[in-house]
Amino acid sequence: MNNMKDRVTIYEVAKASGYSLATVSRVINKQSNVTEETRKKVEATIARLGYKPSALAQALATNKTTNIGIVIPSANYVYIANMLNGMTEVAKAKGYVLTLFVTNHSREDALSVVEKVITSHVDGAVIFDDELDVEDINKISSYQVPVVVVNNTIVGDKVASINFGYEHKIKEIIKNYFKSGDKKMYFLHVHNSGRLLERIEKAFIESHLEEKRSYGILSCDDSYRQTYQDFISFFKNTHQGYFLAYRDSIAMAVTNAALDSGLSVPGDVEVLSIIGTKYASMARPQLSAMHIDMKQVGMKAMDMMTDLLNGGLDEKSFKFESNYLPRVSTK
Amino acid sequence: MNNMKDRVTIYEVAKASGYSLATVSRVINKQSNVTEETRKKVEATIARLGYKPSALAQALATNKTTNIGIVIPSANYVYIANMLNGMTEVAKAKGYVLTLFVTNHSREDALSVVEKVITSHVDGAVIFDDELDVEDINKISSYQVPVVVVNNTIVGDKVASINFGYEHKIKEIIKNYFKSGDKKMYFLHVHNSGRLLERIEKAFIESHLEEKRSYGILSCDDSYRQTYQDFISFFKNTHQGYFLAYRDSIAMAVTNAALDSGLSVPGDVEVLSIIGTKYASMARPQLSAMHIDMKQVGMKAMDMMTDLLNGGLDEKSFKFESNYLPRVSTK
DNA sequence: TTGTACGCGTTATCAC
DNA sequence: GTGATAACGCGTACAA
Repeated sequence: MNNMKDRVTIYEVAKASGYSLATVSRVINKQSNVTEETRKKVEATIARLGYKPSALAQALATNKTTNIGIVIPSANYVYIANMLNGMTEVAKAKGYVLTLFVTNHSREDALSVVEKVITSHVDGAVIFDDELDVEDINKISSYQVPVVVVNNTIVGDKVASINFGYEHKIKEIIKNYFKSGDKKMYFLHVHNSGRLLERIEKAFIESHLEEKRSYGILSCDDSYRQTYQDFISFFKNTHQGYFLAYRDSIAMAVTNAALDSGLSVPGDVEVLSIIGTKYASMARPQLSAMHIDMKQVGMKAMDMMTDLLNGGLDEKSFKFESNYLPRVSTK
Repeated sequence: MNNMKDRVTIYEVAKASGYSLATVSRVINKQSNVTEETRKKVEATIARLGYKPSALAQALATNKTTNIGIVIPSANYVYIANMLNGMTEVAKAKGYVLTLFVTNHSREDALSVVEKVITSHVDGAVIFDDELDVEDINKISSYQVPVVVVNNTIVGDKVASINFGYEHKIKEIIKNYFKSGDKKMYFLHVHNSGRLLERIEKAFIESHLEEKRSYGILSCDDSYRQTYQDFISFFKNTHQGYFLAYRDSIAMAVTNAALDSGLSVPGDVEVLSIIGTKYASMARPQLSAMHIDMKQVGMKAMDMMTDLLNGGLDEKSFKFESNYLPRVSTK
């Protein structure tokens, strides 16, 4: 393989093989109207010159990048990594490549991400980021970019959505707890962690209001370490409670802080992880959790995306119901 | 925002504003040689028409996509997600976007990934995937794509590398353990999990050979659940040992299996996680672990990448030394 | 300061 | 079956 020479173009292949651009292009795209002999020859010079087509030029000519944009707040959460995993799997199977756009929970970045998604000319965009609102989605969509939105219910001509069934299930869990449970329930409110958590918090509050029970809302940080420290302090004065935590790591911060404060789980302190991952069952004590298989979500999202691109998506809305997996951290 | 109309091009902006392509192009690229007045006018019609430049056409014209390819075996590991997080952060700051190429530990996929990285015309590629060997890297590099390789030592004109210092440290840990430790050491061998683990395994073996100690190599699966089951069986016959595990989840499989088998940690069973993440300190008992901050690695990799792109990378090789963080799972 | 014309690497529509 | 040639949307010398 020769170093330090410019990339060879289709034009050079044409000249070197003695055929025209058109013919070379035909063999590249495996079209039929070309003699077996010329095909062989052209392929030979392609190999000899080490020619690789430019996806850029192809995309410009065909108006198709085989590229799908993924909008997420961060790649750093386990459940998002799981989803990413599912998406890359079916994307690869269907010949697409994924481009990452991360907003980092910032509205400012979200704005620039919207711009970039449009300018980058991706064939479609999968959005799992509450920082983008309906208007942002519509804006992207208005630029002929098909969209699949995760954790949202908006649909349209070229926009489909996947949403999560949490509220109903969580109300069920809470009201069931009222029957035999003896502890006050606390909801761990994490600032700016999205509409899903907001909806769940609302369901939490409603459940208590409906049964005229008192409850607590605890503001906490989105990091394990800080939340752990906060609960070490918290447990100095309060010695029991049932805590609903957003993610496994937040839930583990509570159980660990409880244990390290000499409290028992689930005797004194009960904890439920709302977005459970495999770590919920790996933690000790094992975390009771709600669960949606995010890899499946990612796969479904990409399936919907490719269907959208092929013009054949009938069900533009799909719902994943959460499971309740009672384990050790609750009674 | 109008729906269902074709994307407006620079040509239409030119016509609508009464200026030429060139002028419009200049205001888009914020060049100086344009009157404030015409700038205003052009920007007005750009806004009015909702024009967005095509990154594709720009890339074709300038020979610069602002796009960096990331090659990884999977997005599903925590330490890779951490690295991704670091990379997206500096990429965004420097105006780049990341596109993902995943090999899924398959040589076949690795081959097609090499092709795709080349054809996709990314400005550069960061590779953290042992499925790609030196020849693959050289091939990519020969197509004028600057490369930063993580977990490798190869360097070249346009290829830099980041490598990890594990072997020395692990030998130190092992030999130190020989002084007071009383258990036989086992290395958990995971099939096809890369050269880093292979090197560490080699260091493990060498340490024992040098001191004429016996050791064990245990083949295990790369999943928590399977490894947990395997160790439940294992601990029926064997009741103690010092286990070196690749990742936190594998290490947790061992500690959990030990505990659930009635063994004590670290009394009967000691465990060291080689690639520790934050989960090592969240697990109970807390895992002793080796640690490299993968977010920092990702940031450094992107820094090196952008330096490479700007032609000014002096240090083409960088080494991250691992830390040893003794916690509860070892004495 | 502004406009003209060409190039970037392909695909696709024609002819032949 | 094969070959000119015009798009695709933009950047940029060069000229005006």
